[in-house]
Amino acid sequence: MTDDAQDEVDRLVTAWRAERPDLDVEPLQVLSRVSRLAKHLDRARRAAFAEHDLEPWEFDVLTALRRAGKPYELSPGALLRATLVTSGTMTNRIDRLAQAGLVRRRPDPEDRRGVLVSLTESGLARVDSAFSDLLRREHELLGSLSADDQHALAALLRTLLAPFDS
Amino acid sequence: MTDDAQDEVDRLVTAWRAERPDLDVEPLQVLSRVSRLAKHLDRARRAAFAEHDLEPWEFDVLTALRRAGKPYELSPGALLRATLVTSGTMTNRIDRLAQAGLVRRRPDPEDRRGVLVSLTESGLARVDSAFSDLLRREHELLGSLSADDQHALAALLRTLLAPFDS
DNA sequence: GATACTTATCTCGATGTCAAGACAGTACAC
DNA sequence: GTGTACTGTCTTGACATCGAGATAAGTATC
Repeated sequence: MTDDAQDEVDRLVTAWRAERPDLDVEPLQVLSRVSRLAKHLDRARRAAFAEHDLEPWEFDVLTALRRAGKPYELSPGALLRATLVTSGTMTNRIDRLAQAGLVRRRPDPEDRRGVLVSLTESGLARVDSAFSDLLRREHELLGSLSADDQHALAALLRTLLAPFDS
Repeated sequence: MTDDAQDEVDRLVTAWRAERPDLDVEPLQVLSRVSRLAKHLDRARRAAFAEHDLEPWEFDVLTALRRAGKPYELSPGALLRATLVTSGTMTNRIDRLAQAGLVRRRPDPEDRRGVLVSLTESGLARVDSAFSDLLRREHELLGSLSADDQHALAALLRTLLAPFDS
């Protein structure tokens, strides 16, 4: 361990080694960092969106619609698969986004059980400006890594993620 | 791009490139994967703890106490710094853990504003069995990476995390 | 030793999420 | 075409979290 850079997780691992020398706590080196980093990213995103009067959950839904391309329309089912939330949550989110005038709902003409949700003009404008702002900030966050490092990191994470996306 | 392995984030990045060719969406390759992986890990942890009748938030608090070593006692303030939650949340968590008989509260003899929270026998037993179970599962999750890859990944994540832990 | 500042914990109200289940519509088998 | 299983969305109640502020005790300054 020639590293001088000690982070919170290093301290955590050291503490576990002292308390439970019988266990192999190596997995924490990766997985605790993933969880902690995600928590910090959430907060950073929250701050970034505040300037655009958007909550992270609103952004999640709007970007899914934006990514779909014209006419920026998806079913609630497609949206909940894209955002990893439950159906009850998605109903609630769509309700509030519609009330805020960022999306609109219409019955699916092909399936009378179904609904289609689409971006309004105002929703499109909001998500576009918030997204470029977010990318700017995320770019800064990654500033400490070279392009090669970023690619390496992305590849390793992809491998870990693979079994979940199946 | 010689990879054949496409995950959800690759698809997401491809969609963005088609919709917003003017933006550099590379940061998503890393940061979206971190967020998504964290979400999946949360679910996996939830499943692991269910067998021990523990919620993830209970586990978080109990492990912080366990790591502290005998007598497994910390202040609410130390606990909230360890778990990245607000003080209101921590008060609520301690209340419920105390009610469940997993921790106990006592006034800090050195500081009359303060409180000290410690593991009960039952709390210690629960956290120890849940933790070794969790490590077993996390070890499996990391099975797709060599030891070298795991070290490389941990080092890259440490770099990203550094600015937050300051 | 009085005043202002800081620290530690708790209270309260609002909110977003989930799980379970209700309900309507569709698809398939026979 | 009737019954059965499945799908897509919404409803409901419980719950963990947050943010803001209340309270109380310690610390520093004069």
